[in-house]
Amino acid sequence: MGQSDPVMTTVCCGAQVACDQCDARDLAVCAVLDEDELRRFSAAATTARLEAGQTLFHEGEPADEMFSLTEGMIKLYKLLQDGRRQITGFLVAGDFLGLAFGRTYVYSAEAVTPVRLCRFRRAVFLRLLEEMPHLERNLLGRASSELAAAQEQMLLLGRKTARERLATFLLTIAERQRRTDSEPVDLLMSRSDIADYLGLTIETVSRTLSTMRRLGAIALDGTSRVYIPDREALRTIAGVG
Amino acid sequence: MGQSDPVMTTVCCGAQVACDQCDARDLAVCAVLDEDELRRFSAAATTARLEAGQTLFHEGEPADEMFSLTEGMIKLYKLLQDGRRQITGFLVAGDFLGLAFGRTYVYSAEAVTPVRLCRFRRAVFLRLLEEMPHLERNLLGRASSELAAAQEQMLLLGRKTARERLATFLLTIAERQRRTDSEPVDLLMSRSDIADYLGLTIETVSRTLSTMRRLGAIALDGTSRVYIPDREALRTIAGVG
DNA sequence: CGAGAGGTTGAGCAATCTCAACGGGGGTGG
DNA sequence: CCACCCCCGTTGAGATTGCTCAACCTCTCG
Repeated sequence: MGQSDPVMTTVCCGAQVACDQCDARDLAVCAVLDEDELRRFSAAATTARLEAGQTLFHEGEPADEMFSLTEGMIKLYKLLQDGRRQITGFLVAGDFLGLAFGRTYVYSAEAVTPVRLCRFRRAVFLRLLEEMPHLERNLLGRASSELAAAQEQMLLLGRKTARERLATFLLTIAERQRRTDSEPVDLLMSRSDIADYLGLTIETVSRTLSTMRRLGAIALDGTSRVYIPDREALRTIAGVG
Repeated sequence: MGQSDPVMTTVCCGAQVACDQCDARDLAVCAVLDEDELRRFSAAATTARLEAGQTLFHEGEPADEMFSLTEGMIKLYKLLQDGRRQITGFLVAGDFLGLAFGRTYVYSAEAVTPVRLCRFRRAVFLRLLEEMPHLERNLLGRASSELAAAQEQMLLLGRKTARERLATFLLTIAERQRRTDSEPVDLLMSRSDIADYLGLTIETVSRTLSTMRRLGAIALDGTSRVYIPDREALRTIAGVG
């Protein structure tokens, strides 16, 4: 607990937590900080866990805290009053969330799988940000990437067919998991989540996956494991240049 | 030209350019910098103009420069190979664009109206950013807002009906122009641009606007001027809480 | 073994798209 | 100065993608 662990094991996780909460992506965050900064950064965080399905925060709530995901997957979404839902992203270990510069969260966040995260009081985090320009630069880079991803998703939602959406989605997941062509991809999220991410219904997602399976573009093992025999072929379907 | 103008007149525009290039939104950028910083910032910029329809840069080109829009409107868009287009945003005076942390632009930018902008070499701007933490914080705030707007747009594209999309769009424009309920809104962009922004066809945009006019939700003066007699009513149509 | 949740498949439907015709305004050339 | 053309926007009719509603299946958990 109080003993002086090597810095890397305490990063992003709070000093009292073991190193199994940090993975390779965490290191990317921490590479921009020196030892002393890492220590202060860690000291500012507490940790939290969520079971799958539990909500971290709701859109509209006061944005008092921000989080760094260290394990598992979280989905972000927005709702219309009648319950229609749009999932705006799936976060994995190493991602930040809740950094609202306004007063309230602009989306809801819910655990897809069991999740561990680091929790920062908003004011504390903003102070750290001022003290550590490298961290701020890193966050700006992250925001910039997220924005690019959001624009890619707008293209998908506004202009792609159901088949193109699914192909794009599978390729994105495959690249994120850094698997080779022969290794399968794990979806982790439900059909309902996929549908709400791609702007479709669960029936259309199901049907489209079945069609792609029949065409040989993918193979399914259970509902969650997907083999992509030929990524280039899928890329063609996805409508990517 | 070389004379020492008051600082505010030179901001974001390059020292050699008159103050009519700056509007209230520019001041928001500059409020975070002190006099000396403003001077250096201005000195780093050159200016450019574009006619309506001219392209500033294309997606995929090396991102060597970044820009600050001082007058007019620019649209950002992405294309699929077969020509389907998604407009991801309309920028107005005070907005930044082209700040890519990757090597290439991730979208194309084209003038909607005649446009003036300040141009920064990428490397120069990044250096300024390092020297001026306030500027970096400001950019992070902007990126954060843009991200929130992008997520709102994903909700629109993924889950809203044509009528809801148009209502949302008109309200957003109205709020951006800060007009009262009785003042009309100027669209500036073509039906084709609106369609590609909302993930619809021009025919659907046209039909939906006509229907809304028949219902009394809006009134049209020409193709570009829109009166919104009751924003609250439009907000109900838009499906906003 | 029954119940419930999540997923698949089918049939019909509806919102939106496609294709096509038409109209008005502005610029241009005779 | 006027006729023409072209671009943009509107409207109509039919086609189509994806949605809705419903049945059924499978797996898990009590």
